Amino acid sequence: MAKYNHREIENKWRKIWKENPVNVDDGQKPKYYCLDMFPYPSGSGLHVGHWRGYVISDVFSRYKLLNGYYLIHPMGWDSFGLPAENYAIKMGTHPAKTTAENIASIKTQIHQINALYDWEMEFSTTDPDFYKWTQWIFIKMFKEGLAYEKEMPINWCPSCKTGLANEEVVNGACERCGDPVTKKNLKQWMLKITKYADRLLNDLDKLDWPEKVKKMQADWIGKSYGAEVDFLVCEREEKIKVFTTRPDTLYGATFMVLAPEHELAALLATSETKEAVDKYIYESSLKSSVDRLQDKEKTGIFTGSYAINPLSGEKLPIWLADYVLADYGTGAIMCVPAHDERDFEFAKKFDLPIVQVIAKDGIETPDMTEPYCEPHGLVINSSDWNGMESALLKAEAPLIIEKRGLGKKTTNFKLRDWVFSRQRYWGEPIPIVHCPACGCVPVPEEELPLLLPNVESYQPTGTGESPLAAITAWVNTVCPSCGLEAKRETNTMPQWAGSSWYFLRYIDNKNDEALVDKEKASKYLPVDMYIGGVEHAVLHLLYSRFYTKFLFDLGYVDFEEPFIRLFNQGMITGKNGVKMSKSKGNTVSPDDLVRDYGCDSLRLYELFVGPPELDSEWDDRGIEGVYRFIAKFYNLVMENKDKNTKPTKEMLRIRHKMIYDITQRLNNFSLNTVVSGFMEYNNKMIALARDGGIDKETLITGVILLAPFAPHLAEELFRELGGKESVFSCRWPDACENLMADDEKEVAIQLNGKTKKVVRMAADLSQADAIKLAKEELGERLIGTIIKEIYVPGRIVNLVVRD
RNA sequence: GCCGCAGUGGCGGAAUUGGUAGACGCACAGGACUUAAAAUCCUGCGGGCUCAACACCCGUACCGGUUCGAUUCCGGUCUGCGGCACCA
Repeated sequence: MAKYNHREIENKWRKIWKENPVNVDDGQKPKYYCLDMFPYPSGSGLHVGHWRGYVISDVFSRYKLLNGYYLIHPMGWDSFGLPAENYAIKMGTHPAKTTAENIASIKTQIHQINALYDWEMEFSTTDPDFYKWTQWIFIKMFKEGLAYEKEMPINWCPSCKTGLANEEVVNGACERCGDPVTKKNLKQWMLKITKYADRLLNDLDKLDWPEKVKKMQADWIGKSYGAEVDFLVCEREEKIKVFTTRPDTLYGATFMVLAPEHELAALLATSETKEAVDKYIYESSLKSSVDRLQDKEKTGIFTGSYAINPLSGEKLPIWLADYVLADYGTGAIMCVPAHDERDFEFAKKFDLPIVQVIAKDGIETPDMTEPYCEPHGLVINSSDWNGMESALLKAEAPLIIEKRGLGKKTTNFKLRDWVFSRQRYWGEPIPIVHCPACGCVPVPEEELPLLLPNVESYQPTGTGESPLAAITAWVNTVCPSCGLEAKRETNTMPQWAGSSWYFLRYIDNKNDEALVDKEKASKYLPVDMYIGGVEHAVLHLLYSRFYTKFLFDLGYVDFEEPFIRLFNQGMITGKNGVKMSKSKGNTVSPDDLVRDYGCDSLRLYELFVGPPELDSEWDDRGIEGVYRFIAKFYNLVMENKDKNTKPTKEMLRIRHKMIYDITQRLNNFSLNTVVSGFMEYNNKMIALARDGGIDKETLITGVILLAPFAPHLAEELFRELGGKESVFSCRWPDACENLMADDEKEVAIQLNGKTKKVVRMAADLSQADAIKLAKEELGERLIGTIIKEIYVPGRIVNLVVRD
């Protein structure tokens, strides 16, 4: 009999499927759009970690196919980005060339997985046909006032020599290279993502996403409720607005602090303090955000001016301190040292008064040695507010303040507008012309795409100008509006620009007239299942949601959320949980494993290593186990396919239980236990075959269930079992609960909750009979008086005994 | 500091709503087949006690609680990982 030969079987079906695709749109079937986060075509190729996500999505896709769906399962390339550009700087090779080569080699590797990708849908974000529409969206945003230019201090990565979005700064360092981020004053294109803050927050409820990711986005958006309160400056015209989430503590405000960048900061200095104040403002302007974060000790300086507490009328000294952030709230705060940790620390250091206004458990603390920050307790020292509950007052105070004309009820977000320009070469040119007469004028839509020109030097200038600025022939143009001489914008878009909407394009990737045909969009979109790593929780996934909402508002798509369901696969790591990377030399290439064990074995093993949502350490040795399973199953089918064994009750039971277990585990995304389940049922079937044979229908069922996981093997065996068409034209089998049920069950007999014996008994045995049986089984071991008898049919009998 | 997740054999990991802890696999050990090896098949495999078996005892990070019964629920502690980090 033929031995399992993975190479022969896999090559055979690879070829046949290519000629006879198994996933076709007949116009009748419902669609299912299952998408992988598209890869950046890096030069180091794929390792076994990359396989995991692709295998998970393909398994799920093929499962949907067997459930009667037409699958949309595309693949493309996120190919703008720094590595290709840095390589160009070093070697002088054009990034387009490097990118094309990398795509070709990664594609070869991806083909090894033999996932159901529809390569007709493929594109790269660097294709002019594609980035035409990336630019087009930018122009739409510009026209809607959502893209605007602003000069401000932005995050600057000195190593990448470009500005960064807030989302790209991780613990004060560049998300990409890890170098500390500094501030730089630059004129930048910004996207007004903050306009969508509320919707981005509220619509999280609609999504079938991991709670963790939703929470990360909610925290990033960071909505807080409170009041904006006006404080008048003594003997001057100015008002200082502050935002507070604790207006209930307003009577406890004993001083104020402004960020050094606040517009009034320098003005509030008196002739005596001016010199010191200017010095402080200058010094803090030199500090990087990292320095500012790392300063343990708070610094600050008194301006010499005072403000009036609008409720108590007390005079409050106004200070400057860099622990107050210029770009959150109003850049100024009222300080309640008794009930805020930072204010407390500051007050202690500079010897400012501390007034308690909330008494924990209603008891006033004589000398506060630490602040009390919980909004629960009795309001004290607060005139007409005395005696109220803090939590209630916290909710009501904004309205009271608003009624008295001292401020207004308001909310605040941590989310900032998106810094959208990059001072680098390898990105989409921002399609704007700067005209001395008309200002910023968008490139006319019919002139798109605005092609990225070739440059001589890819080297970023580091001065805040893009390498494009050096190409005068490209930069110098005429204003599309008035025809006067004008200059092109030379910054490019960030890498996130293309990935923020690419999922819309797959289904209509050759459309020249529109970003996506409206009819097709409403038929095939949005994405039903999105699979990728958790590292994009706030970057790509937040940007994509923003873009989709924007396109919805303009009527180009009819849904507001791009990804209905999200699954984050865990990372595959090397030994001891170390991330796989070329530099650490711990990557494992799938190529050798495919050669030695086959694609099907590697697919199964990728799932078997551990729960798909958790990180797993890779250990090559384990693949032997799944290979053995495949070979054994192959032998089982080949030996029994022609025997015409009549199904027994036991065979039916195993068949239906197998359907039930595999389906349920698959639906729960418990893919590692699906594989162990196959092994278990395979062992059972082998035992059955030995004890008199196994029926063909049970074997066919096993083959269909295995098809999403080991498609080549399943197809081969399905044909061997007499299948005329592809196994993927079958329907996923249904489990019949009646046939699954076992007449007899193994029941544990316990004495005081401890198992003493395991006995087979009828599943529907009555309580009285079960107890009687248990007593007989225990025999002499049963000493003392039975005070309680517990019987869970099919599971346990427990006799509780006391001496 | 705050929030979230996790901790089970030598290893990866299983255990519907609390109901036989350690499925499945790896590694290891013994055996069969073979001149031999590989492959394959069979057996064993948490710890203690025991020559051995039965029995018994301990055991899901640690301490305590609820329960007839806890890996699962509750309270506290420790450790590891992830997110946020002066957001007023």
